[in-house]
Amino acid sequence: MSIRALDELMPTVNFASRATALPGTDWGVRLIPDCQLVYVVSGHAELNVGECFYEIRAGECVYYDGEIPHRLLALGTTDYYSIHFQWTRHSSRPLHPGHSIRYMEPRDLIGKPLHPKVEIPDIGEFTLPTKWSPSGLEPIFTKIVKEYELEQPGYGVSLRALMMQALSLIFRQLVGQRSEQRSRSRIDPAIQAMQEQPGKNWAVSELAAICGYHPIHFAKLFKEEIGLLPKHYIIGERIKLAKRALLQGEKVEALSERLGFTSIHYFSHQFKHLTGLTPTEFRMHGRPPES
DNA sequence: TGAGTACTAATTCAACCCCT
DNA sequence: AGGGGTTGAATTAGTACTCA
Repeated sequence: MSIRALDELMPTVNFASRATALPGTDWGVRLIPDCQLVYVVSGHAELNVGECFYEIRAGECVYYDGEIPHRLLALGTTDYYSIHFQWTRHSSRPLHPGHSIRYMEPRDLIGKPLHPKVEIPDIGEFTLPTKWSPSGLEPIFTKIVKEYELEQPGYGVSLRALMMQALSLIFRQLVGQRSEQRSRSRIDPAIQAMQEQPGKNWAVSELAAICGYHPIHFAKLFKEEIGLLPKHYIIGERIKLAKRALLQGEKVEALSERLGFTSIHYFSHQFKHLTGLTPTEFRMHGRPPES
């Protein structure tokens, strides 16, 4: 599944509803032309995505797309939100998926769900699971449904903004979950040491020693848990501090020294590599307009 | 988890630019 | 001319990969 950058997404809502399904209501087996989020407010449903099976209870949300056939079945009276959307489409005008849905046979339920990957700036890569328990999503879905039904002027753009808000909330919660897991992880002592002394020019071997691992093994663990190489993480953290200090007017030379860069040349080099701007350019762009 | 090897990216250095 | 900052090339350290 392709990786999308969160800040480059242009989601389009194709359909949104809140409805109540009676026991036995069956959607499928089918292939949809876009992606779908189903959030169960109350009741009980089950979902097959290819060969995989999920039970969905109140407060749970599922995601699937048109890559793999699925089947959704309400087991009890089920109150739910359904949002059809596309991750990125130039036009924000909804394109009702109904006409392009392909119905299939139960024997076509093969394959496994493909999980979309989203790159969150400065944080890393995140995979959207098929099922999870979100919080705070319902009010946004309510607004999406209302906006979709009223079709007031500019509703496509409003839907896009609300969908972006929903996706940001979903990924923000995934980020939170990951940091909770990380706080109990095997590389936690190294992360803590770097946060305590961000200005220190940490060597990978030093960080590995803190955690009691061989440097190569440590680098591998680090990449698995954080999604970045230790060196990249260290530089990224120092550049974050540098941005703040530059906007406060600190001189580039003093800053590079304080943050443990071996030279102003290297600092400038790294800063431009990560931000696309030289430190001086960044300071100029970040400064509020003079009045 | 460690060692060896090939490759990549980080770091350094020197030359350069821009502004005062 | 000198200070502050940027850029490109060469050198060195770190990483990925594979195997034990």
